This record gives sequence, structure tokens and C-alpha cells, in this order.
Amino acid sequence: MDRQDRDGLPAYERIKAEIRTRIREGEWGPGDPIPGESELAASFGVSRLTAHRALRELAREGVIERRRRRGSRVAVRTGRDIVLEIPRIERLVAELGAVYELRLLARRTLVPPAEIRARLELAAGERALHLLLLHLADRRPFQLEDRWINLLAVPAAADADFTAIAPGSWLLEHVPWSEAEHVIAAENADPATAAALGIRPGEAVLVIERRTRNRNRVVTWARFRHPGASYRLATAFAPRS
Amino acid sequence: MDRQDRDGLPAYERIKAEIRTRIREGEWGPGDPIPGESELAASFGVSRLTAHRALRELAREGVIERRRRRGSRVAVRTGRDIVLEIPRIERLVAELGAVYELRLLARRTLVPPAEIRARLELAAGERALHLLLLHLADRRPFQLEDRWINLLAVPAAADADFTAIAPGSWLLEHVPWSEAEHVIAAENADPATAAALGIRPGEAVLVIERRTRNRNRVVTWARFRHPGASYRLATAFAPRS
DNA sequence: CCACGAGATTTGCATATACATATTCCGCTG
DNA sequence: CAGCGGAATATGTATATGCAAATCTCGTGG
Repeated sequence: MDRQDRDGLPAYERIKAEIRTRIREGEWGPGDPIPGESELAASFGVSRLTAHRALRELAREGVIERRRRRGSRVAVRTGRDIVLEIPRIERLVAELGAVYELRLLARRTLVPPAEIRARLELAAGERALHLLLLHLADRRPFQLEDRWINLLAVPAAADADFTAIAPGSWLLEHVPWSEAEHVIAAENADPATAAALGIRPGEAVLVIERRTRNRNRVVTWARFRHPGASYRLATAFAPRS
Repeated sequence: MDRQDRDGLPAYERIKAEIRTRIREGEWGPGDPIPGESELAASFGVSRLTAHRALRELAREGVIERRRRRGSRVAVRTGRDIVLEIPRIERLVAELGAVYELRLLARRTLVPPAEIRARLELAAGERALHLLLLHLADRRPFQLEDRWINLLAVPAAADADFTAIAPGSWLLEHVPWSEAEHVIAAENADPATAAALGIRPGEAVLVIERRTRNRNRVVTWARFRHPGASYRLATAFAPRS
């Protein structure tokens, strides 16, 4: 691009990498001040805007904190939350090296019971799509999915073929933007769940509930159950702001 | 700032908001092309660089996809993962409206058993700090924490007072940067765990394991156990790239 | 001695301009 | 008509410059 892109990296990326290295190596500890935009610009031989971009992006990534007049300093990460990524079910199974299968156990459009109606934030008497599915890994039960879909938010779901694609994947591809709330818990399998998952009643089951919103409407609510003994949800995270 | 910051927002933020709104309202669906930098610059009355910044940030946030010559389009979110935030234990308890307490059950520096040594990626014969803690919410057992800390990575941990601050929080404040892997599972409580958590043996327990790295070294490995019946880890997410 | 206001400093936003780079499109050639 | 090469186009990076906003410091007046 310009004089010195010896690493093939843009100048602002080289500055970011340099600062990150010094923080990682402990040269600059949490709370320590780091050079300002003008100083960095001079020492790297770039314009202030380029140094500004490097610092701005580091700030957005949560690596540093910036305030006018006060300058930039290494972020103190108190209160930082841990972030956990849950892959989609097909990928999860694929990463185990197992063959993924989907079985649609039930599909009905009906007026949901009061408890579900509240979770979907639906008007009284409004109908919703209810699905019961079993996800298999190498022909063994892997996840039992109990899902309700708000047809007012996603009318196209009424015509989707959920024997071919998991509702979670279908929704990800058809709903433009969303937020979700999660509940994670453990419970002892009741007889019905035990039968569906092929375990003994009372065995520990990992339960994940997810409610997804779009445009202030609840799109879907789902409860996933995994045999606790055989299943482990392993993920990686990077700390973020 | 300039001519028109009627919302108090910078120009690039107003452009981002406008684009996000059109996507959310469905005017532009997944995969649809959106106006280019020059076009946006003209229609908003800003320079191309300002429009560029708006689009660049939206791309980084995963809202749109950009390619040279091809232009920008609304992201198709297939393969997108779900992200889940786990708050720190103190905040988790505080959000339940309960009083948080910490009880240090055991603290020893010793050569870890082989299984733990492998998890910490420690050399043979190397010593590590082992902690056993009980976290209480309103005087009731909330979480049992079994933690090992690599003293080579965090020597200062040897002198920390873990009766006053939870190891997780202490580490967040003293280790400059880190990544982690998680395992989530459900299991039936063994007698020892049941006794510590005040539940009956066999009851479902939510298990979370976390291994944290820094500078390619394992900093700490911990296993958390929650009474499954009483505890629900509720979190929210926003989809990201 | 404290309060208040005037710099000084640092980050934040925006412009105009220039050139680099990736990729598509189109037309030329065989 | 297939394949190749160059033009066109949109994004990507960088410069120099100017002003805005936040906030710390210091000096002055009551």
C-alpha cells in the first residue's frame, strides 16, 4: 500500500499487533497508559488517522480503554463476561465425526397452552406451529427438540419441510435478524423424555431453552434435551466487551 | 460536528442505523445488494470515507457482506453460531436478588494427579494450586468450584486471598488476556457432590468445565457444579460473525 | 482557600484527495 | 464459441487538514 507493508499487513494492523503483543507479553499491564495517537503516528511513521484507527479498533475489541484528554490505557477487565459459542446442531454432530440424522416426531398447528402462549407473547386464541424432533448422531439419540414457532412472525414456516432441514437452521436462513435469551439447566429425565432419548428415567439430562426475537416479536421458543452422560457441549470463547 | 447531526449521533452512526432499520423492516432481505459507498455518500450528503466507515463497521458486525467490485449486500446468516454470555458468579447471584457468599473449603499446593496434569499441560512433578470453594446464594449452596491454577503462569495466585474474592474474578483482574474452552454437561450427583451441594445423591447437576489459556499456556482449569433443579443459567445473546 | 473560568491536551468526527487491489464484465482473438 | 486480457468498478488503505468535544490543569478573583 505504502512505504512499509513488509508483513503484507496494513499499517493500522501492524500497529494493533504491536500493541497487543506488548500487552500479552506483560510489558503494559492492565490500567497502564499506552502512547497516544500522535506519539504512535510519529513512532510508526504514519498519519494520526492511521494510528487513530488502530486504537479505535482495539478499544472496540475491548483491549484498551480510551477517554478524551485522559488518553488510552490497557483495559482492566473487571466485570468482563465470558462468551460461549454454541454451534448449530448439524455442525456439532459433524465435529464429533458422527453421522447426523433428523426425525420429525410430530407436527401440528394449534392454539398453544397458556404457558407456551406467554413465552411466545401471543394473543389469546392465536395458533402456533408445534414441532417435536429427534436429532441422531450415529443412529443414537443426541437431542430431543420441542419447538414452537410464531406463525405471525414467520408465516413461511407453515410450508417448510422440517424432515429435511432442522428448524433451527431453517430459521437462521429465513429470519433476517434476531436476538435470543437462553436458559441452561440440568434435570432428571421423566419417563417420556427417557423413552425418547433411550435412557433410564432419572438419568441426568442437559436442558437448553432458547427464545428468539425479531422486530420485538418472539419468533420461536424451543427446549432442547440432551442425554447428560453421553453428551458434552464443548466450545471456545474469546473475551469481549 | 458538521451540518446535520440532528440526532446527536455522528453521521456514520446515522447511516448504520438507517441501513439496519431497512434490513430489520425487511425492505432489504438476506443476500440483497445495498447501495455502494459513493451512492450512500451522495444520498446522505457525506464524504465517501464516512459512508465507508459505516459499511465497514456493519460488515465487521456481521450485518452485511462486502466484496470488491461486487459491492455490499445483506449478510446471509447461514452457519452463524449462537453466542451465549456467562456472567461472573457474583453478578449472577446478584441478578437473582440473592446475597452472595464465598466459602473456601480447601486450599493446597501439590503435584496434581495425572489427569489434571494433562489438562494443565504441566511438566511431570510440577506443582499447582488446588482450590475447593462453595458459592452461596442466600446461604444456600449455589455452585461448587473445583479449581486448579498453574502457578508458573500466575505466580501471584500463591499469595491471593481467595476467602475474599472468587478465583474467577481474581484471575480476570490479574491475567491480562485469555481464551478459554468450555464443556457443558449434566450428571447425576455422586454422594460427595450431593453432600456439598445439599441435595440428594442422583439428583441432576449442571456441570461446566472451563480451561483458560494465556500466551499458549494453560492458566487454570476449573469444574463448576450447580444443583440442576434450583439453578438456571439465563443469558442473552446477539448474533455475531 | 475555594470556586470558576481559560487554556491545553487528547480523542473523535469529517472532508478532500490519491492510489492500491480485487473482481467482474466485455470485447478481442484464435 | 472458448479463452484470455484489459477496462471498469467498488472496496481498502493512507495522507494532510480542520474543527468539535471532553476533561485535566492551572491561575485568578472573590
